[in-house]
Amino acid sequence: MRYRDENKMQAIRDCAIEMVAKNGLENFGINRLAKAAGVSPATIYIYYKDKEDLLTSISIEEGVKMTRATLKGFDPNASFREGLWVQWKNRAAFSLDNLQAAEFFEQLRNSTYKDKMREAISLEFRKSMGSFVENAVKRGEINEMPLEVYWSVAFAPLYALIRFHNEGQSLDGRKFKFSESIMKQTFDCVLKGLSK
Amino acid sequence: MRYRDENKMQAIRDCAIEMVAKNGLENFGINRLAKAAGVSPATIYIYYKDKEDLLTSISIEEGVKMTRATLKGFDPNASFREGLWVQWKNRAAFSLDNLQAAEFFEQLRNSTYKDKMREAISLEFRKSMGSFVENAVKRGEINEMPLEVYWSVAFAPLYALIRFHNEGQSLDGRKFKFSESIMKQTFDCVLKGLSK
DNA sequence: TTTTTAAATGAGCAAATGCTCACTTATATT
DNA sequence: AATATAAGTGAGCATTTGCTCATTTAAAAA
Repeated sequence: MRYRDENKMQAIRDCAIEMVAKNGLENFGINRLAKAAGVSPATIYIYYKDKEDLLTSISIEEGVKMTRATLKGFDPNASFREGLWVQWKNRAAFSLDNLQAAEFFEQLRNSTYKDKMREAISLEFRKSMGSFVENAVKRGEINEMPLEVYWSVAFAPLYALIRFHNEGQSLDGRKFKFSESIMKQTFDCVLKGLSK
Repeated sequence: MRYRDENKMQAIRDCAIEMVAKNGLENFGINRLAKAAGVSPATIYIYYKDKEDLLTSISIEEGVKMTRATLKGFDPNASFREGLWVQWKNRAAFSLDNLQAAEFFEQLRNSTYKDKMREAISLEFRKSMGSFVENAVKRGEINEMPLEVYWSVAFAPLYALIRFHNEGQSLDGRKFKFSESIMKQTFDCVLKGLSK
Protein backbone atom coordinates (compact mmCIF):
# COMPACT_ATOMS: atom_id res chain seq x y z
CA MET A 1 0.00 0.00 0.00
CA ARG A 2 0.92 3.59 -0.40
CA TYR A 3 2.53 5.45 2.49
CA ARG A 4 1.48 8.83 3.75
CA ASP A 5 3.69 11.60 2.53
CA GLU A 6 4.68 13.31 5.77
CA ASN A 7 5.90 16.34 3.81
CA LYS A 8 2.36 16.93 2.60
CA MET A 9 0.95 16.90 6.11
CA GLN A 10 3.68 19.24 7.24
CA ALA A 11 3.01 21.58 4.33
CA ILE A 12 -0.68 21.68 5.25
CA ARG A 13 0.11 22.46 8.88
CA ASP A 14 2.71 25.11 8.06
CA CYS A 15 0.52 26.84 5.50
CA ALA A 16 -2.48 26.81 7.81
CA ILE A 17 -0.47 28.50 10.55
CA GLU A 18 0.98 31.03 8.14
CA MET A 19 -2.40 31.85 6.59
CA VAL A 20 -4.20 32.35 9.89
CA ALA A 21 -1.32 34.41 11.25
CA LYS A 22 -1.15 36.63 8.18
CA ASN A 23 -4.77 36.92 7.05
CA GLY A 24 -6.72 36.16 10.19
CA LEU A 25 -9.01 33.32 11.13
CA GLU A 26 -11.92 34.99 9.37
CA ASN A 27 -10.13 34.77 6.01
CA PHE A 28 -8.96 31.21 6.38
CA GLY A 29 -10.47 28.66 3.99
CA ILE A 30 -9.87 25.04 2.99
CA ASN A 31 -9.67 25.62 -0.77
CA ARG A 32 -7.25 28.46 -0.23
CA LEU A 33 -5.15 26.32 2.12
CA ALA A 34 -5.07 23.45 -0.39
CA LYS A 35 -3.82 25.73 -3.13
CA ALA A 36 -1.17 27.29 -0.87
CA ALA A 37 0.06 23.89 0.30
CA GLY A 38 0.13 22.51 -3.25
CA VAL A 39 -2.38 19.82 -2.40
CA SER A 40 -5.89 18.81 -3.36
CA PRO A 41 -8.69 19.93 -1.03
CA ALA A 42 -9.67 16.29 -0.73
CA THR A 43 -6.23 15.40 0.61
CA ILE A 44 -6.77 17.62 3.62
CA TYR A 45 -9.78 15.53 4.56
CA ILE A 46 -7.61 12.42 4.73
CA TYR A 47 -5.77 13.99 7.65
CA TYR A 48 -8.54 16.02 9.26
CA LYS A 49 -12.25 15.40 9.75
CA ASP A 50 -13.26 18.93 8.87
CA LYS A 51 -12.17 22.55 9.10
CA GLU A 52 -12.82 22.73 12.82
CA ASP A 53 -10.85 19.55 13.47
CA LEU A 54 -7.93 20.90 11.46
CA LEU A 55 -7.81 24.16 13.40
CA THR A 56 -8.27 22.65 16.84
CA SER A 57 -5.77 19.85 16.17
CA ILE A 58 -3.10 22.23 15.00
CA SER A 59 -3.70 24.72 17.79
CA ILE A 60 -3.55 22.01 20.44
CA GLU A 61 -0.31 20.72 18.92
CA GLU A 62 1.19 24.20 18.91
CA GLY A 63 -0.09 24.86 22.41
CA VAL A 64 1.63 21.74 23.72
CA LYS A 65 4.84 22.72 21.90
CA MET A 66 4.70 26.16 23.47
CA THR A 67 4.05 24.82 26.95
CA ARG A 68 6.90 22.32 26.59
CA ALA A 69 9.23 25.05 25.36
CA THR A 70 8.19 27.26 28.27
CA LEU A 71 9.08 24.56 30.75
CA LYS A 72 12.39 23.54 29.14
CA GLY A 73 15.05 23.26 31.80
CA PHE A 74 12.54 24.28 34.44
CA ASP A 75 13.19 22.84 37.89
CA PRO A 76 10.02 22.72 40.01
CA ASN A 77 12.15 22.77 43.14
CA ALA A 78 14.13 25.85 42.22
CA SER A 79 13.50 29.10 44.04
CA PHE A 80 10.44 31.00 42.96
CA ARG A 81 12.46 33.81 41.47
CA GLU A 82 14.62 31.49 39.39
CA GLY A 83 11.76 29.24 38.33
CA LEU A 84 9.55 32.04 37.12
CA TRP A 85 12.44 33.72 35.35
CA VAL A 86 13.25 30.55 33.42
CA GLN A 87 9.65 30.37 32.29
CA TRP A 88 9.64 33.99 31.21
CA LYS A 89 12.83 33.65 29.20
CA ASN A 90 11.67 30.42 27.56
CA ARG A 91 8.30 31.80 26.66
CA ALA A 92 9.73 34.98 25.18
CA ALA A 93 12.33 33.03 23.19
CA PHE A 94 9.66 30.72 21.79
CA SER A 95 7.47 33.60 20.70
CA LEU A 96 10.36 35.40 19.02
CA ASP A 97 11.49 32.22 17.26
CA ASN A 98 7.97 31.22 16.22
CA LEU A 99 6.24 34.49 15.47
CA GLN A 100 3.60 32.97 13.24
CA ALA A 101 2.86 30.04 15.52
CA ALA A 102 2.43 32.47 18.40
CA GLU A 103 0.13 34.70 16.34
CA PHE A 104 -1.88 31.68 15.16
CA PHE A 105 -2.27 30.56 18.73
CA GLU A 106 -3.35 34.01 19.91
CA GLN A 107 -5.99 34.19 17.17
CA LEU A 108 -7.47 30.84 18.15
CA ARG A 109 -7.42 31.79 21.84
CA ASN A 110 -9.87 34.58 21.07
CA SER A 111 -12.21 32.68 18.80
CA THR A 112 -15.04 30.24 19.30
CA TYR A 113 -12.45 27.45 19.29
CA LYS A 114 -11.04 28.58 22.60
CA ASP A 115 -13.04 26.09 24.65
CA LYS A 116 -11.58 23.08 22.86
CA MET A 117 -8.06 24.37 23.31
CA ARG A 118 -8.23 25.04 27.00
CA GLU A 119 -8.44 21.38 28.03
CA ALA A 120 -5.24 20.28 26.33
CA ILE A 121 -3.33 23.28 27.62
CA SER A 122 -4.63 23.23 31.17
CA LEU A 123 -3.75 19.56 31.39
CA GLU A 124 -0.16 20.17 30.41
CA PHE A 125 -0.10 23.20 32.66
CA ARG A 126 -1.47 21.52 35.73
CA LYS A 127 0.95 18.63 35.48
CA SER A 128 4.08 20.73 35.69
CA MET A 129 3.00 23.93 37.39
CA GLY A 130 0.73 22.95 40.24
CA SER A 131 3.44 22.08 42.72
CA PHE A 132 5.69 24.99 41.82
CA VAL A 133 3.34 27.66 43.14
CA GLU A 134 2.35 25.53 46.11
CA ASN A 135 5.98 25.08 47.11
CA ALA A 136 6.71 28.78 46.79
CA VAL A 137 3.80 29.48 49.14
CA LYS A 138 4.96 26.85 51.63
CA ARG A 139 8.48 28.21 51.63
CA GLY A 140 7.05 31.65 52.30
CA GLU A 141 8.36 33.17 49.10
CA ILE A 142 4.99 34.40 47.89
CA ASN A 143 1.59 34.99 49.42
CA GLU A 144 -1.17 32.45 49.06
CA MET A 145 -3.66 33.38 46.37
CA PRO A 146 -6.12 31.84 43.92
CA LEU A 147 -4.42 30.35 40.88
CA GLU A 148 -6.21 32.82 38.62
CA VAL A 149 -4.81 35.76 40.53
CA TYR A 150 -1.36 34.22 40.37
CA TRP A 151 -1.53 33.65 36.63
CA SER A 152 -2.90 37.13 35.97
CA VAL A 153 -0.11 38.82 37.88
CA ALA A 154 2.73 36.47 36.93
CA PHE A 155 2.13 35.89 33.21
CA ALA A 156 -0.34 38.35 31.75
CA PRO A 157 2.27 41.17 31.77
CA LEU A 158 4.71 39.03 29.79
CA TYR A 159 2.09 38.14 27.22
CA ALA A 160 1.18 41.80 26.90
CA LEU A 161 4.82 42.74 26.31
CA ILE A 162 5.21 40.12 23.60
CA ARG A 163 2.06 41.44 22.01
CA PHE A 164 3.37 45.00 21.96
CA HIS A 165 6.49 43.64 20.29
CA ASN A 166 4.56 41.75 17.62
CA GLU A 167 2.35 44.71 16.86
CA GLY A 168 5.50 46.75 16.29
CA GLN A 169 4.13 49.91 17.81
CA SER A 170 2.90 50.82 21.23
CA LEU A 171 -0.06 52.52 22.81
CA ASP A 172 1.16 56.03 22.20
CA GLY A 173 2.23 55.52 18.57
CA ARG A 174 5.97 55.33 19.11
CA LYS A 175 8.04 52.32 18.09
CA PHE A 176 8.48 49.54 20.59
CA LYS A 177 11.06 46.78 20.57
CA PHE A 178 11.23 43.91 22.95
CA SER A 179 14.59 43.37 24.64
CA GLU A 180 16.03 41.36 27.49
CA SER A 181 16.42 44.50 29.59
CA ILE A 182 12.79 45.49 29.07
CA MET A 183 11.77 41.97 30.01
CA LYS A 184 13.96 42.05 33.10
CA GLN A 185 12.52 45.36 34.22
CA THR A 186 8.98 44.06 33.84
CA PHE A 187 9.90 40.84 35.60
CA ASP A 188 11.27 42.76 38.59
CA CYS A 189 7.95 44.60 38.96
CA VAL A 190 5.99 41.37 38.80
CA LEU A 191 8.27 39.57 41.23
CA LYS A 192 8.09 42.41 43.71
CA GLY A 193 4.30 42.36 43.48
CA LEU A 194 4.09 38.65 44.17
CA SER A 195 6.76 38.43 46.89
CA LYS A 196 6.01 38.62 50.58
CA MET B 1 -37.94 63.25 2.66
CA ARG B 2 -37.88 60.18 4.79
CA TYR B 3 -35.95 60.18 8.08
CA ARG B 4 -33.55 57.50 9.17
CA ASP B 5 -35.06 55.09 11.64
CA GLU B 6 -32.54 55.21 14.47
CA ASN B 7 -34.03 52.02 15.91
CA LYS B 8 -32.97 50.15 12.79
CA MET B 9 -29.38 51.31 13.06
CA GLN B 10 -29.36 50.40 16.75
CA ALA B 11 -30.76 46.95 15.97
CA ILE B 12 -28.01 46.38 13.41
CA ARG B 13 -25.32 47.45 15.88
CA ASP B 14 -26.72 45.39 18.75
CA CYS B 15 -27.18 42.28 16.66
CA ALA B 16 -23.70 42.57 15.16
CA ILE B 17 -22.17 42.75 18.64
CA GLU B 18 -24.27 39.87 19.88
CA MET B 19 -23.50 37.69 16.87
CA VAL B 20 -19.75 38.22 16.97
CA ALA B 21 -19.68 37.70 20.73
CA LYS B 22 -21.70 34.49 20.53
CA ASN B 23 -20.61 32.88 17.27
CA GLY B 24 -17.21 34.42 16.66
CA LEU B 25 -15.93 36.76 14.00
CA GLU B 26 -15.35 33.85 11.63
CA ASN B 27 -19.08 33.04 11.58
CA PHE B 28 -20.30 36.58 11.20
CA GLY B 29 -22.06 37.41 7.92
CA ILE B 30 -24.07 40.27 6.47
CA ASN B 31 -27.06 38.21 5.33
CA ARG B 32 -27.24 36.56 8.71
CA LEU B 33 -27.00 39.92 10.46
CA ALA B 34 -29.76 41.39 8.28
CA LYS B 35 -32.10 38.54 9.14
CA ALA B 36 -31.30 38.76 12.86
CA ALA B 37 -31.85 42.53 12.89
CA GLY B 38 -35.10 42.25 10.92
CA VAL B 39 -33.74 44.37 8.12
CA SER B 40 -32.89 44.01 4.43
CA PRO B 41 -29.20 43.32 3.63
CA ALA B 42 -29.31 46.38 1.41
CA THR B 43 -30.31 48.57 4.37
CA ILE B 44 -27.05 47.76 6.10
CA TYR B 45 -25.17 49.25 3.17
CA ILE B 46 -26.94 52.57 3.68
CA TYR B 47 -25.19 52.90 7.02
CA TYR B 48 -21.92 51.14 6.29
CA LYS B 49 -19.70 50.99 3.21
CA ASP B 50 -19.00 47.27 3.54
CA LYS B 51 -18.52 44.50 6.07
CA GLU B 52 -15.12 45.77 7.15
CA ASP B 53 -16.43 49.30 7.65
CA LEU B 54 -19.28 47.97 9.77
CA LEU B 55 -16.99 46.00 12.03
CA THR B 56 -14.34 48.67 12.43
CA SER B 57 -16.91 51.43 12.99
CA ILE B 58 -18.71 49.49 15.68
CA SER B 59 -15.52 48.38 17.38
CA ILE B 60 -14.14 51.90 17.46
CA GLU B 61 -17.43 53.15 18.90
CA GLU B 62 -17.39 50.48 21.58
CA GLY B 63 -13.73 51.08 22.28
CA VAL B 64 -14.36 54.76 22.88
CA LYS B 65 -17.31 53.92 25.12
CA MET B 66 -15.14 51.57 27.12
CA THR B 67 -12.31 54.03 27.49
CA ARG B 68 -14.75 56.75 28.57
CA ALA B 69 -16.34 54.42 31.10
CA THR B 70 -12.91 53.46 32.41
CA LEU B 71 -12.03 57.10 33.02
CA LYS B 72 -15.36 58.09 34.57
CA GLY B 73 -14.73 60.11 37.72
CA PHE B 74 -11.01 59.74 37.23
CA ASP B 75 -8.92 62.61 38.57
CA PRO B 76 -5.50 62.85 36.83
CA ASN B 77 -4.15 64.64 39.89
CA ALA B 78 -5.24 62.04 42.40
CA SER B 79 -2.64 59.81 44.03
CA PHE B 80 -1.40 56.95 41.92
CA ARG B 81 -3.03 54.36 44.13
CA GLU B 82 -6.41 56.03 44.00
CA GLY B 83 -6.26 56.86 40.32
CA LEU B 84 -5.37 53.36 39.22
CA TRP B 85 -7.96 51.83 41.53
CA VAL B 86 -10.71 54.01 40.03
CA GLN B 87 -9.71 52.81 36.58
CA TRP B 88 -9.71 49.18 37.67
CA LYS B 89 -13.13 49.42 39.24
CA ASN B 90 -14.59 51.26 36.26
CA ARG B 91 -13.15 48.84 33.76
CA ALA B 92 -14.37 45.79 35.63
CA ALA B 93 -17.83 47.28 36.07
CA PHE B 94 -18.07 48.06 32.37
CA SER B 95 -17.08 44.55 31.36
CA LEU B 96 -19.53 42.96 33.75
CA ASP B 97 -22.33 45.25 32.58
CA ASN B 98 -21.49 44.81 28.91
CA LEU B 99 -20.37 41.24 28.59
CA GLN B 100 -21.12 40.98 24.89
CA ALA B 101 -19.58 44.33 23.99
CA ALA B 102 -16.43 43.33 25.86
CA GLU B 103 -16.31 39.96 24.12
CA PHE B 104 -16.91 41.61 20.72
CA PHE B 105 -14.10 44.01 21.40
CA GLU B 106 -11.73 41.27 22.46
CA GLN B 107 -12.46 39.30 19.29
CA LEU B 108 -11.71 42.29 17.07
CA ARG B 109 -8.55 43.05 19.03
CA ASN B 110 -7.15 39.70 17.93
CA SER B 111 -8.19 39.83 14.29
CA THR B 112 -6.87 41.49 11.16
CA TYR B 113 -8.94 44.53 12.09
CA LYS B 114 -6.76 45.30 15.08
CA ASP B 115 -4.63 47.87 13.27
CA LYS B 116 -7.59 50.08 12.43
CA MET B 117 -8.82 49.98 16.01
CA ARG B 118 -5.61 50.93 17.72
CA GLU B 119 -5.54 54.51 16.47
CA ALA B 120 -8.90 55.51 17.87
CA ILE B 121 -8.19 53.90 21.20
CA SER B 122 -4.65 55.10 21.63
CA LEU B 123 -5.80 58.63 20.86
CA GLU B 124 -8.39 58.54 23.62
CA PHE B 125 -5.90 56.86 25.90
CA ARG B 126 -3.07 59.29 25.34
CA LYS B 127 -5.27 62.30 25.94
CA SER B 128 -6.29 61.34 29.45
CA MET B 129 -3.58 59.00 30.65
CA GLY B 130 -0.27 60.48 29.59
CA SER B 131 0.07 62.94 32.43
CA PHE B 132 -1.18 60.57 35.11
CA VAL B 133 1.79 58.23 34.89
CA GLU B 134 4.21 61.10 34.43
CA ASN B 135 2.95 62.81 37.59
CA ALA B 136 3.18 59.62 39.61
CA VAL B 137 6.82 59.29 38.54
CA LYS B 138 7.56 62.94 39.40
CA ARG B 139 5.97 62.58 42.82
CA GLY B 140 8.10 59.51 43.39
CA GLU B 141 5.16 57.15 43.76
CA ILE B 142 6.32 54.76 41.07
CA ASN B 143 9.55 54.05 39.21
CA GLU B 144 10.13 55.45 35.77
CA MET B 145 9.55 52.91 33.04
CA PRO B 146 8.55 52.64 29.39
CA LEU B 147 4.83 53.06 28.86
CA GLU B 148 4.55 49.52 27.51
CA VAL B 149 6.04 48.09 30.68
CA TYR B 150 3.68 50.21 32.75
CA TRP B 151 0.63 49.08 30.79
CA SER B 152 1.67 45.44 30.89
CA VAL B 153 2.10 45.43 34.65
CA ALA B 154 -0.76 47.78 35.55
CA PHE B 155 -3.56 46.55 33.28
CA ALA B 156 -2.81 43.19 31.72
CA PRO B 157 -3.54 41.37 35.01
CA LEU B 158 -6.97 42.99 35.26
CA TYR B 159 -7.83 42.03 31.69
CA ALA B 160 -6.70 38.48 32.37
CA LEU B 161 -8.92 38.30 35.45
CA ILE B 162 -11.94 39.54 33.53
CA ARG B 163 -11.20 36.94 30.90
CA PHE B 164 -11.11 34.15 33.44
CA HIS B 165 -14.45 35.37 34.68
CA ASN B 166 -16.01 35.42 31.22
CA GLU B 167 -14.72 31.97 30.38
CA GLY B 168 -16.39 30.74 33.55
CA GLN B 169 -13.67 28.26 34.43
CA SER B 170 -10.05 28.63 35.24
CA LEU B 171 -6.75 27.10 34.21
CA ASP B 172 -7.06 24.04 36.38
CA GLY B 173 -10.68 23.23 35.53
CA ARG B 174 -12.32 24.53 38.68
CA LYS B 175 -14.99 27.21 38.68
CA PHE B 176 -13.91 30.81 38.90
CA LYS B 177 -15.95 33.81 39.81
CA PHE B 178 -14.82 37.40 39.71
CA SER B 179 -15.42 39.38 42.88
CA GLU B 180 -14.40 42.70 44.39
CA SER B 181 -12.17 40.94 46.91
CA ILE B 182 -10.38 38.96 44.16
CA MET B 183 -9.92 42.20 42.26
CA LYS B 184 -8.62 43.97 45.36
CA GLN B 185 -6.14 41.19 46.06
CA THR B 186 -4.82 41.33 42.50
CA PHE B 187 -4.69 45.09 42.61
CA ASP B 188 -2.56 45.02 45.77
CA CYS B 189 -0.03 42.78 44.03
CA VAL B 190 0.13 45.06 41.02
CA LEU B 191 0.42 48.20 43.10
CA LYS B 192 3.19 46.73 45.19
CA GLY B 193 5.05 45.76 42.03
CA LEU B 194 4.84 49.24 40.57
CA SER B 195 5.52 51.21 43.76
CA LYS B 196 8.96 52.41 44.77
C1' DT C 1 4.61 -9.69 -12.09
C1' DT C 2 0.22 -9.32 -10.25
C1' DT C 3 -2.77 -8.09 -6.62
C1' DT C 4 -4.20 -5.34 -2.85
C1' DT C 5 -4.49 -1.39 -0.14
C1' DA C 6 -4.73 3.18 0.95
C1' DA C 7 -2.95 7.83 -0.34
C1' DA C 8 -3.88 11.42 -3.49
C1' DT C 9 -6.46 13.87 -6.88
C1' DG C 10 -9.38 17.30 -9.84
C1' DA C 11 -13.76 18.35 -11.07
C1' DG C 12 -17.56 20.03 -9.12
C1' DC C 13 -21.95 20.21 -6.01
C1' DA C 14 -25.07 22.46 -2.81
C1' DA C 15 -25.06 26.09 0.16
C1' DA C 16 -23.53 30.38 1.78
C1' DT C 17 -21.09 34.60 0.98
C1' DG C 18 -20.74 39.85 0.18
C1' DC C 19 -23.04 42.95 -2.22
C1' DT C 20 -26.28 45.40 -5.90
C1' DC C 21 -30.25 47.10 -8.34
C1' DA C 22 -34.72 48.23 -9.76
C1' DC C 23 -38.20 49.40 -7.04
C1' DT C 24 -41.44 50.90 -3.09
C1' DT C 25 -42.39 53.69 1.01
C1' DA C 26 -42.45 57.52 4.06
C1' DT C 27 -42.11 62.32 4.99
C1' DA C 28 -40.60 67.35 4.54
C1' DT C 29 -41.32 70.96 1.27
C1' DT C 30 -43.89 73.29 -2.32
C1' DA D 1 -52.59 67.53 -3.29
C1' DA D 2 -48.41 67.21 -5.84
C1' DT D 3 -43.44 66.86 -5.84
C1' DA D 4 -38.88 65.76 -4.33
C1' DT D 5 -35.75 63.18 -1.72
C1' DA D 6 -33.76 59.82 0.70
C1' DA D 7 -34.72 55.54 3.58
C1' DG D 8 -35.76 50.96 3.00
C1' DT D 9 -36.62 46.62 0.45
C1' DG D 10 -36.59 41.63 -1.67
C1' DA D 11 -34.97 39.09 -5.23
C1' DG D 12 -30.93 37.54 -6.83
C1' DC D 13 -26.12 37.75 -9.10
C1' DA D 14 -21.39 36.39 -9.18
C1' DT D 15 -18.25 34.31 -6.39
C1' DT D 16 -16.61 31.59 -2.71
C1' DT D 17 -17.41 28.31 0.78
C1' DG D 18 -16.76 23.53 2.99
C1' DC D 19 -16.73 19.27 1.43
C1' DT D 20 -17.35 14.72 -1.63
C1' DC D 21 -16.81 11.22 -5.16
C1' DA D 22 -15.30 8.60 -8.93
C1' DT D 23 -10.93 7.85 -10.34
C1' DT D 24 -5.83 7.45 -10.55
C1' DT D 25 -1.30 6.62 -8.41
C1' DA D 26 2.16 4.60 -5.55
C1' DA D 27 4.03 0.97 -3.02
C1' DA D 28 3.75 -3.16 0.18
C1' DA D 29 2.38 -8.03 -0.05
C1' DA D 30 1.39 -12.08 -2.79
